[in-house]
Order: sequence, then C-alpha cells, then structure tokens
Amino acid sequence: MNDKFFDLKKEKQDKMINGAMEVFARKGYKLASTDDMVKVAGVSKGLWFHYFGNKAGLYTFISDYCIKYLNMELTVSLMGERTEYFDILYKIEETKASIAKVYPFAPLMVQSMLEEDDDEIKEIAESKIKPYKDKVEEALSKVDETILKEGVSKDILDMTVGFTVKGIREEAYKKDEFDSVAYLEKIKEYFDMMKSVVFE
Amino acid sequence: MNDKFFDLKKEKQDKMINGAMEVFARKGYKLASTDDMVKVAGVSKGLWFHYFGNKAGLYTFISDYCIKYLNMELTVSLMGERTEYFDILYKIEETKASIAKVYPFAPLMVQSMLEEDDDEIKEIAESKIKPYKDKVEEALSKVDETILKEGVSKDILDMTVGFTVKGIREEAYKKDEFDSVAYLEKIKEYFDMMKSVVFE
Amino acid sequence: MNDKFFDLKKEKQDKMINGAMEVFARKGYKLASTDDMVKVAGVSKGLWFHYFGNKAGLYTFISDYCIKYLNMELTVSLMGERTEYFDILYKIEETKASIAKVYPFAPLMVQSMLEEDDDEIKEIAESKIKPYKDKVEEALSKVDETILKEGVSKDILDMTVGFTVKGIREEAYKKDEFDSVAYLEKIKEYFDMMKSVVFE
Amino acid sequence: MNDKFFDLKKEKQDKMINGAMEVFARKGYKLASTDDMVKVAGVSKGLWFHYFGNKAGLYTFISDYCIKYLNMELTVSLMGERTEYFDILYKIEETKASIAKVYPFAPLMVQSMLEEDDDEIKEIAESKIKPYKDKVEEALSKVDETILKEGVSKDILDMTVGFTVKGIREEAYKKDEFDSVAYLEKIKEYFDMMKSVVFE
DNA sequence: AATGAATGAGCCTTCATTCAT
DNA sequence: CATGAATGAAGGCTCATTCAT
Repeated sequence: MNDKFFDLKKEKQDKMINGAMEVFARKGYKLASTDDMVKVAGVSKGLWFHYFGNKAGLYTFISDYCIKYLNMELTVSLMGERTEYFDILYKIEETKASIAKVYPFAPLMVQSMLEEDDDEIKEIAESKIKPYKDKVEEALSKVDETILKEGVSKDILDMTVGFTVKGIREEAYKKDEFDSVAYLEKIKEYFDMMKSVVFE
Repeated sequence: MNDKFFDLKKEKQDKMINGAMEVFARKGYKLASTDDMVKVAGVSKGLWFHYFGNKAGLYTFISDYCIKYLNMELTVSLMGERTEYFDILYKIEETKASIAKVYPFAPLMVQSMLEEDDDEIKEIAESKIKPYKDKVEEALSKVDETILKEGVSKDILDMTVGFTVKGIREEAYKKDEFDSVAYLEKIKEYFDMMKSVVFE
Repeated sequence: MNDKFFDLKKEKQDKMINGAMEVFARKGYKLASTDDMVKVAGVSKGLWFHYFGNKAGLYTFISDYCIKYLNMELTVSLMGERTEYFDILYKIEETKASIAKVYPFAPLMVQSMLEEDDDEIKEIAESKIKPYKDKVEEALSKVDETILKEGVSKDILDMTVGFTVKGIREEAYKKDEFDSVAYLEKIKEYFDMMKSVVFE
Repeated sequence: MNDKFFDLKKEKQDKMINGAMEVFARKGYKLASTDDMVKVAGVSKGLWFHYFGNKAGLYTFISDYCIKYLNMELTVSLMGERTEYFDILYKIEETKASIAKVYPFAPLMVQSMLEEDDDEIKEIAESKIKPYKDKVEEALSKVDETILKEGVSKDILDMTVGFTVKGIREEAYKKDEFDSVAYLEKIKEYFDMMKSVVFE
C-alpha cells in the first residue's frame, strides 16, 4: 500500500476504511465490488487503487487495521482481574461494540474474516485474524476453574456460546444500522441465562 | 422450467440436482458458477439452460425441490406423538440427515437459503423456505408447556439452539464429506446437555 | 492455452491467428488491444480468452506458432547446397514472403518479436524467437569463405544488410497490403547491388 | 502551451524537456506515461499539464523544440562547402551527436518522430519533422554528381544508408547511456567502408 | 507556481447466456 | 436431446487529466 494514505485527513481515511470494511464484511472478498465502495464511501474508483494497489491489497490493509485496532482496545479493556468466563467474553463483545462507534462494521469484519473462503485471500484473512484469536485464547486461559454443573461439558459450552454470539452479531447487522446498545443487551441477557444454568 | 426434465433418467436428474445444490449451498447464489456445476455434475453447460432457462430459474427449481422433498419427509417423520422440545428438534435434524443420503447438500442448502442476500434472488429464497419454516413452527407448537428453570427464557433458548444447530451443521460441511452419523451424534450431545440444564 | 482451439475449422483458426498476429506485429504487445483483434478478426472478445486464457497466453501461442511454422518452411527451403551469402539470405526472405500468403503478418511478427521490450513479455518473445535465430545462424555458417574486397568488413556488412532488410520489410508493411512480390524484388535489387560491390 | 514555461530557470526547462523527450523517444507517444516523466524529470505531474495542457500539447512542443534546435545547429554545421555525400551525412550525424550533450535523447526523438504511428499524433509528428527532412534534402542536393560504380543505384544507396544509420542509432540507445563518441566512430567506420566500394 | 490527490474513461478479463451442430 | 463454442455486459485496474491546496 501507499503510506501517503495516512497523510489524508483522518476523516477521509475513516470514510474509506469504513466504506471498504462495510462492503468486505457484508459481502465477503469476492463479491465486494469497487462500485459498491464508490457508492458507500463516496470516493472514486481510482483512489482505492491509488492507495492500495489492488483489491487484495485493500483487503490486506483493512483486515490488518481492523485487528490491530481491536487488539489494542482489547489490551486495555482486558487488563483488569476478570477471571469469570462470561465476564471475559462480555468484555470482549463490549470492546467490539465500542469500536463500532468509530468503525461500525469492525465487529462484522472480524466475523467475516473467520469465514472467508475465497482461494485468493483465505490465507491472508487467516494470518491477519490470528493475533485476535491468540488474544482471546490468552484472556480465556485466565478463567477460574469454574465448577460446571453435572452433565455440562466445557467444550460444548464453548461451542454453543461461540455460535450464539456469532448469531446474535449477524442478526444485529441485518438491521439498517448496528445498534451496539441493543446488541450488548442481547448478549448480556443470553450470558445471564447461561450463567444461571451451567454453573453450580 | 422445462418439465421434460422429469423425463430424464432419475439418475441424471439427481446428478443435476445434486450438482446444482452443492454449488448453490456452498457458495451462495451469486458465486455459484455454471462452470462449477459442469465440473461437479459432469453435465454440459447448455443443458442447465435448456431445462431451467437461466440461473434464477435453476435456483428456483432447486430450492423448491429441496424444500418440498424435505417437507414431505418431515410430514412423515413428525407424524408421531412427540411433544418434547428437543425431541422434535432432533427428529427434524434426523430427517435432514437422512435426506443427505440422497441429496448430500440438502441440509446445507436449507441453511444457505435462510442466509441468501443477493438482491436478485433473495425474495425467491425467502418464499421457497417459508413452507419449511411453517412446518417447523407447527411442529414446535405441539411442544408441551415444559417447565423451564427459573431464569431461562423460551425465546433465548430458541435462539441459542437455532444458532448452535446451524453452527454444528456448517462445521460438518467443512469436512470433505458430510458425515450424517457424526453430525447427529454431535447434535444429540448438545441437546442432551441443554436438556439437563434448562428444564426443571 | 486450450488445445480445443485446434478442433476449430482451419479457416477460423487462421482467422484468429492472423488477427492476433496482425495486431501484435503492428502495435507491439502492450498496445495490442482485444478490441483491435475483435475488429480485424471478427471474433468476439471472450473467445480469445476462452482459448488462450489471457493476453500473454495469446502472445505466447502466436509467437510460438509463427516461429515453428517459419522454421519448418526454412528447414525445407534451406535444404539445398546454397553456400553463397546473399543467396542464403535471399532464400530466407523468400521463405518468409511465401509464408505471408497464409499468414500475411508473419514476417512482421518475427521482426516485432526481436524488438519487443514490454517487461511482461520480453523474455517470452526472446525465448520464442531463439530457434529462428539459431536456424539463420546455422544456415549462414555454411557460407563459403568468400573473398571480400579490401576495406570491407564482414561484421559491418552483416550489420548493414540486417538493418536494410529490416527497413525494406517495414516499408513494405506500411502499404495497405504486404506485396510479397514487390518485397522480394526490392530485396533482390539491393542484394544484387551489394554483391557487385563487396565481393572480389 | 503556456509561454510562461520560458520564464522558468533554463535548468528546469531542460530537465522537463529532457524528461519528456526521453520518454517519448524511448516508448513512443501512446506508451509514454505521465508517471514515467515524473520519475525521470523529478517534476510533479500537474506541472506538465499546467504548461502544456495535455499530452498532445506536450508532444507538439517537444517535437517542435527538438527539430528547431537541431535545424539551428545544422544550419551552422552545414554551412561550409562540403559536397561529398558521406561527408554531409556524417556532418549531420555529428551535429545530432553534439546536441546529445544537451538533449541526450534528441537524436532518438527525431527517429521516433519518423516512426510515430499513433492515430492521435501521427500528423503532428509528420508536420514537425518536415523542416528537418527538408534541411537534409537541401544539404544533399549540393552533393557533387559523384560517379557511382557500375551497378550501384543512387536510390538504393540512399535507402541502405538511411536504414543502417537508423539501426546504428537505435543500437546505441539500447545501452544505458548514449555514447556519442562510440556512435560517431561506428558511423564513420560504416561510411568509410561504403565509400570505398560504391565510388569509382 | 507547484504539488499530488482525485476522477472516470477505457482496456483486460470473467461469466451467464445463446445457439449452431 | 446434448454439447461446448461464441457472445457481450460487468468488474478490476490503469492512466491522462483536473483541481484544491
């Protein structure tokens, strides 16, 4: 990419970042079209290529930026002593939701990266998401050996919580605009319910 | 579509149906390409258009066929007296899994229809999936007023179960071949765990 | 490339070969446009890519074909006992001119390959022209140790003859149609004159 | 063009002239890119357009300037009594070579103008080169009715000398830098040889 | 004056669709 | 009925040109 991108007014940078992130997150790499970005960001076709060379370069930048920003925020928000499973997960979602104030599609972008399966870009998506996965894993490693109720498996719990959070997030993005408050409320409701039934 | 399709040998019909279903289910409408179908079904490009007119026509047929077939099977398998929530859900998944023996990608196709968001086909996908949704709703309406534990909401339970089943299914399709036995085992494991914690 | 190209009617194959060769030979790799080829060959845009994948693939095929065809003809026409410098050179030009009856731009294509300097294709052009260069070198190696007049250097003679033949050829292609008879006449005139002044 | 160009420091004027001339001469009109000029001249993109309006305007200026400068020098250098064919031709090349000290690509530019075949600019190139052609013709008109050897035609001699000089020049520009001394030496060698064989 | 960010027309390439065989 | 050659509209990308600073 062309580093002069960072000399642009922050406002324009963010307009471009958000435009690209929206289209990539919503449609996936292959179906994301330059024309869509032109429409949502109001920035001409040529400019994307001026700064990012090609579509793959743009994706690389956006995914990298998204994860770097998120991990930076996570580093701060996960600093405390939280050692309870759902607390940590909630904190992570809270952090994503807070990022959405500046980059509304960042939470969806993260999801989208995990599911990207276009041959051209899959490996890049995987490598860029890695630091986030590591961060989450690290945070969860600090969870107390909580006592699960009889019949509750940690693996299955992880799985269902993962799928449910993903689902809630995707639903949240089907509305016209991502409502981070409503999103967190739903997450909380779900976590509270689960907490009450799976722990002793 | 051209009804002479049904004059073809059943074998060839199914080869075409499975080929189209695989590509549509895996990639979604827009990214499903004629060439992919030619490859997986070994049927020439022109033939798809001969029978189905165009891509939208083919999608319409496949999604219709898939749901009709599924609902027929569901009608049979849901006939009994089952009135327990997870029993019904399991029966539904079991039915899908059994269909996979003839139409390996049918379960994924159903999922894919629910998520289709291509402007050109969205409405068709929605209208075609409707009977299945109705069927499920109808089946679930017969559920006993089960007594949920304090703190457990029916809506949230529906939601998390829905997302988790979807997630398990998608994982199952990431392997080279869909293994319906392993799939059902995983579903059962999950249902058993949930059953044990949410009900009194 | 797609070998099914050779299943096309010879007539159509040649129409495409000639169309591509004309545009490549006249304009060089970079400036040769698909649209030009569509115009001169009357074959649709997509078809070139159907058979040759991309522009570089098309160039690779055309240059290879051109040289293989030329070398085959040269093998025949240079078979005899000719050992006189200008006789051999004339035979070579005569062969090129005869090829022009089937592939009117082949002689210019050969020239064009020698001068191609687009970064993307330069190496391919060089590698493809090599067999022709070798053939010419081999033919000239059989030249009698002719006695040159005092003051005449073999190297300079080679050089000026090379540049002049190239020049005559380029002039010949500035007309609407390449006239192989007129071309050979001019070459002969020039060779005769040179012969009469440089040899004892 | 904008005449304020001439108010620039001579140094900058020449940097721009040389930059444009290099790119036009080496690549031809169509393939000459603004970015190349920016690179070789170190002058910003906008400035070229500020002074010359568009690419055609720039080409018009450069070709005009090049020929005017050359003809001015030729007027001086051809002033004497030279009446021998190769002497005159050599003087012309010597003059071009001397210009190359200030405008290194001027000799190649002249050549390039003669071969320009882009539809947009061909006519301009032709009209701009005309005065140079006239000058050369005029100079050659003063040649003594030299007695050519039997079998040597004046027309063919003109032709081969023209093509050979062009060829030598092009070779000279394939090196990293144009070496005017080596160039003139090669020309001289060639002329000497020709002189010795074509005249009585 | 000077810069280079910004634009959009045009070219290469893909792919749904048509059609001759 | 079947095939796959053929087409052209649309998307990625380049580059001359414009324009705000």
